[in-house]
Amino acid sequence: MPVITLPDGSKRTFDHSVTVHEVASSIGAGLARAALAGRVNGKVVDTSSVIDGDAELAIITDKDPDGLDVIRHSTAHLLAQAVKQLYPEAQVTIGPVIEDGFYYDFSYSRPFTPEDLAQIEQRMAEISKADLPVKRRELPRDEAVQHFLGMGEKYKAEIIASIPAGEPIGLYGQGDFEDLCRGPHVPSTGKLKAFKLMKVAGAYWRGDHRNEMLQRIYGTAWANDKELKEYLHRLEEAEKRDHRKIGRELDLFHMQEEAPGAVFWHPKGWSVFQRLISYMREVQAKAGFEEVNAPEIMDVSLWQQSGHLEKFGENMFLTRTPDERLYAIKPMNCPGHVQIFKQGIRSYRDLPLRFAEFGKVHRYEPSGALHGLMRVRAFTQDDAHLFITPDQITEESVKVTQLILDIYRDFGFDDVRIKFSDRPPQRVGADAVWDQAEAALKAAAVAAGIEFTLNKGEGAFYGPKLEFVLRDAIGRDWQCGTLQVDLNMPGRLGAHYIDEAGQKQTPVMLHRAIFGSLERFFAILLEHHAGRLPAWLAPVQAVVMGITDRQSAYVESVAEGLKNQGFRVTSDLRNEKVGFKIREHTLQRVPYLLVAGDKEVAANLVSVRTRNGKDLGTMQLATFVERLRIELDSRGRAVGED
RNA sequence: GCCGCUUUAGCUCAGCUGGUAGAGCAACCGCUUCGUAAGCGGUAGGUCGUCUGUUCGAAUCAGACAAGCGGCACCA
Repeated sequence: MPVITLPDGSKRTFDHSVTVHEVASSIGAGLARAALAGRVNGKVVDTSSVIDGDAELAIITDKDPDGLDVIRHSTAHLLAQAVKQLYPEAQVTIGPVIEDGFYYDFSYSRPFTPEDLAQIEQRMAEISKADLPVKRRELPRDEAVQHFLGMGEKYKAEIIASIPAGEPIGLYGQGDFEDLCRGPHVPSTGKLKAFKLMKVAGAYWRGDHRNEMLQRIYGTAWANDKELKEYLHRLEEAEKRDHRKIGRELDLFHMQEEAPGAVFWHPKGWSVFQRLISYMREVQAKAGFEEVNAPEIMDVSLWQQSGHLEKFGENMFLTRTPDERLYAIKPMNCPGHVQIFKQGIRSYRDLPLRFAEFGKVHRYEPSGALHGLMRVRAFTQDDAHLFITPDQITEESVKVTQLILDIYRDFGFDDVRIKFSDRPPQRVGADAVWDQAEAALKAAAVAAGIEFTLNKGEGAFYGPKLEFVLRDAIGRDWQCGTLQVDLNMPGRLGAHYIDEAGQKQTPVMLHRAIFGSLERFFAILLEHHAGRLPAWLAPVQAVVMGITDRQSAYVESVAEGLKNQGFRVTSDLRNEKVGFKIREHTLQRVPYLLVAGDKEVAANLVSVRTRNGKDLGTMQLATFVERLRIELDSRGRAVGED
């Protein structure tokens, strides 16, 4: 006699076991048709699933986020079915749901082509149209292994064989296709209507680069065509923000074949880059950091001692000089900072010592990893190392965390999360010190008062770490800052201080970076703002232009006046229509466009327009200056351009 | 590094099955003096990523290499 409680609290009593579908039908035919799955006592199940006791039940439709997952998962099966029909020798492996869609990995003698994809998609549409019922059955594990081996599906058999023996194996069938699956799935293929295959790619079997490479097909699937279209539109919008495109359009930087993974900064890009540095200099100096600078090329012996050569050697650039000495180009700044720490005898009274460096490092990243400014081989870190006593870990960690969050806010990133990684199985250092270090970082994360997640066992071998992830304007997450406790390197490189009792002690070292890589942070800023860098960072803050050349002298004097007050301003005296100039400088993302015609000249005014197309009207130059100054001083928080 | 794709003018791209290249925008030169996202006309610009091969002949076909793009792996 199951009593079914629905989400609105209402109860329905049945005198026999019922399926989710039957309950939905008893509520209404429309709901029964829309039902994709059910949530029984919090667990998502098929609509065919039988309920034989009292239960809470929600009918899942495509309005429900779980419903979308079911659709995506089922579309992955649809893809596999289409592929098996068109390419019977292809072997199926796995097909999980991912953000915005799904993928399915196949083992096949050749890669799929875009033409194949079109054909597969066509076949998927046909199978969907046929509205094949999706049916679940179970087999004992060993039988399931034999079943798939018999079909020649060795990957499936391998997956099933790795499932514990006692568990029954769920199989989902639709028409001529059957796949191992935990489920749940939509009741029939006709529910899958809005999908698109996106791309093909290689992927290693079980994610291990030593294994065979499979053919992965990515797809996206949505509740309806409208959502699918919106998604495709979002992708296009994201493409427009691509920092590589913006970098070229705004003449900020370029890269070329002879220097893979390294940046040629153009004047405008470098101006922004320098501004990031001077900003950071200012705020970190206030926070007690002292800037240092260490050599970029040092003898390999130092890197042997630090352990980098052994652990990181494959990623290091080496250089042999005519005198046959082998040097390494620094991939990290820490050993250099330890050398500075080691000069002279340090007292506990000197601590904490906070050394910061805008250190240019070189890392030989795998060729396939390079990506615009996001992943390069030569980049600048806003790196710092704090040499402290174990007692100071908590206080310093809290301070660094606050500093990081304050800085992100200045750049318009308010949505920040923290990832906390604690001790890995393989590590150095005594457990008592790990306890202390982990507690300190946790305290810092808690004090920050923002969401943090624990990555169990993901810490570095030398210490636990916090990683700061910021979310950009279109919802993408970027890991930038990091705060790591290092219980290894100071000792390894022979750093000491003398404690209150006159005893030699090894300091604890904190590594911290806020931008992380300036190149990467620059790219994130460009994408976050879609190229419209806040005025305090913009390479050009305003362009002054006339309508005809009668105003040229006035335009020049306005531009000069602004420049003399420290603003970054240019004038545009070209013989072009004002509409043309407006368009061009708007595309160049110049925050303010000042126009002067005969009327403005006569009244000693400027007409101000923003790059967002807003007309701020005509005003005295001093009024504009005041407004801009407030905007720059507040980094855009007190006054915005629109 | 692995799989696939791509590489033609500053940019975006066209160039069918081999007969030594074309457009739009940008640039340059004129004309136009015009009120808030493209005024008109003209000129110039490329050893088709590099190397090797096939061929009477290669941007086009083949191979190697390089870089880039999308994934995978990597990100100490």
